[in-house]
Amino acid sequence: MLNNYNSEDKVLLAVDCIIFGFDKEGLKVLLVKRDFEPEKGKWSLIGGFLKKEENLDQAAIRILHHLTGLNNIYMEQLYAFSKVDRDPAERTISVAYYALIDIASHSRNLIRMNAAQWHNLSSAPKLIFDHDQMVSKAIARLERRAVSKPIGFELLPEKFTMKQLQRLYEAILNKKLDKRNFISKVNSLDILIKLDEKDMTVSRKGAYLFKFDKEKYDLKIEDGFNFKI
Amino acid sequence: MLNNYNSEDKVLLAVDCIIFGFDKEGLKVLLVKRDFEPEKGKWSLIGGFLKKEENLDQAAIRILHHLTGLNNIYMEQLYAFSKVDRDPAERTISVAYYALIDIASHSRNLIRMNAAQWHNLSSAPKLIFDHDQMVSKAIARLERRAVSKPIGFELLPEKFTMKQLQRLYEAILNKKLDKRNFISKVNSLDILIKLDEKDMTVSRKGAYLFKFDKEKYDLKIEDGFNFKI
DNA sequence: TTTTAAAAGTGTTATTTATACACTATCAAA
DNA sequence: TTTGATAGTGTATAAATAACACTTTTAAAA
Repeated sequence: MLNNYNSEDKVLLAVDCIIFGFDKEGLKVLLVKRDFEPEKGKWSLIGGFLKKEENLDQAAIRILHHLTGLNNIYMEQLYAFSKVDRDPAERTISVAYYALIDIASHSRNLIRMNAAQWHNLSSAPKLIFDHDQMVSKAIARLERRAVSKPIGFELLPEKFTMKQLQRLYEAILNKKLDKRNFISKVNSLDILIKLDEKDMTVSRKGAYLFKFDKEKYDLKIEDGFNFKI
Repeated sequence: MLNNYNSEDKVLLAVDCIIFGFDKEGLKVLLVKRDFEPEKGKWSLIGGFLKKEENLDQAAIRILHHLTGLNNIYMEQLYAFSKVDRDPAERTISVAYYALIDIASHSRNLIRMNAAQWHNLSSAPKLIFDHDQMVSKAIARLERRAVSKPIGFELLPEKFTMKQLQRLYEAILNKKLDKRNFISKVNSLDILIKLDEKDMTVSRKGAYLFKFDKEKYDLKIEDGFNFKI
C-alpha cells in the first residue's frame, strides 16, 4: 500500500489576497464585490480556490490576475485562517497573501477590468467572513516588515520625491515622521540615486526626484537592513 | 443555491509540528519515526491531518498530544507548505506550527510515550518530504522572534539562573553573548524577580535563582518589548 | 515690481542604546 | 591553605535615535 491517507478528511483550500495600494491619499486596500453565493454582492478580499496542480503562491498569482488583471505582483504568504465555521457554505481553510503596490502604476489594468476597487483603509466597508481579521493581521505584518526592510521602494513610481517616500512610511507606520531625521536615515542607507530632475507638480520650488539603486540595494539585502525609523 | 463551490478541488491538509527543546546541551528538535507509508521508518516531524470539525490550532495540539503525550504547549503557526509533489502519495498541503519548550520539565511524558526523540539541531537526521525546509524556516522565525519578545522565559523551568537564561539565548541566536551586557539588558527590562535561593548544583559559590514576573511582563507586552541583545 | 504663500531643503545637540572589555568574590574539595 | 571553577559586578566609548527651526525657492497674486 502506498499510503493510508484514505480515511482522512479533505477540505477546500481558499487563497485570499490582501493588496495594499499607496497613492497620494494614503494606504488603500483592493476589494471586490463577491459575485457568487454565499454573501453575493458583499465586499470581499480577492479570493479563489487552490487547484490540485498548483501551489499556493501560484494560486495567489492566478486568482489576483483573474479578478483584477494585475500581473507581476510579488505577494507574501501571511497566515492560514481555519475557524471551523468561517465560511458557512462549506468547510474552507483560507491562506491569506498580501502585497503592497503603487496604485498609479497599476491603475490601467484595474480600470479595464473594473471588478476591483480601492478603498481607504480607514473607511473600508465591512468584509465577508473573517476578511477583516485578515486585513488587520496584514497591516500588523506590514508594519513589522517596514522596519526590517526598506519595503517602500518597490511601491513607488520609478522616480519619486523624498516627500512621497516619507508619506509612504507614514502611511505604513501610521505616524508622523520628522522630515530631517527621515531624510538622513534614508541617505545613510545609500540606496537612492538623486536625479537631475525635479517634480514641479506640487510646489513652485520643485522637489528633486530620486530613483532606487537596485544594485546597492541587492548588495545590502544580504546582510540585512536596519530600517528602523 | 447556497454555494457553487462544487467544482472546486479538495485537498488533504496536514499539520506538522516543529518542537524545539532546550536543555543544558542546547537546542534540539523533537522527531518521530514515521509508522506508515510512504516513507515509513524515516525520521519526520510530528504530523497528522486536519479533521473537518477542528481548526488548525486545535489540530496541532491534538496531533502533538497524540504522538508525544505533550500537553499545554503553545504553538505558533509558521507557514503553509504547498509544493505540488511534496507528498508523493497524495496532494497534501501542510501547515507547520512551532513551539519551544523546556526539555527537562516535559521529559516524563515523552519518555512514557517513547514515540518521539530529541535530536540536536546540528546532528539531526535528514527528514522526509520538505520537513528540513520547515525546520530551517522555524529556526529563522525563532531568531527573529527572540529579539522582539523575551521568548525565553516561557521555556525555562519556573526558577532559573541567569546563566541558564543566557545559554538559552545563545542557543537561539547561535552566538556567544557577553555576560555583563546580557545581564544588564535583562535587568533593564525589569521582568525578573530575584529569589532568596541559590542553585548549588553547578558551582560551589551557587547562583541566585530568578523567576519571571508575569504581571510586569504582561504590562510590558502591550507596548512591545525591545529585546535586541 | 513687490509681496506672499507653500513646499523644499538643510545641521546640531542631547539622549539613549549598544558594545567592548577584566577583575574580584565565593566556597567546597583537595 | 591552596586551588579551581563558577558567580558577580562597572565603566568608557561608539553608534543610533530623537528633538528641534530656520532659510530657500519660485510662481502667482497684489
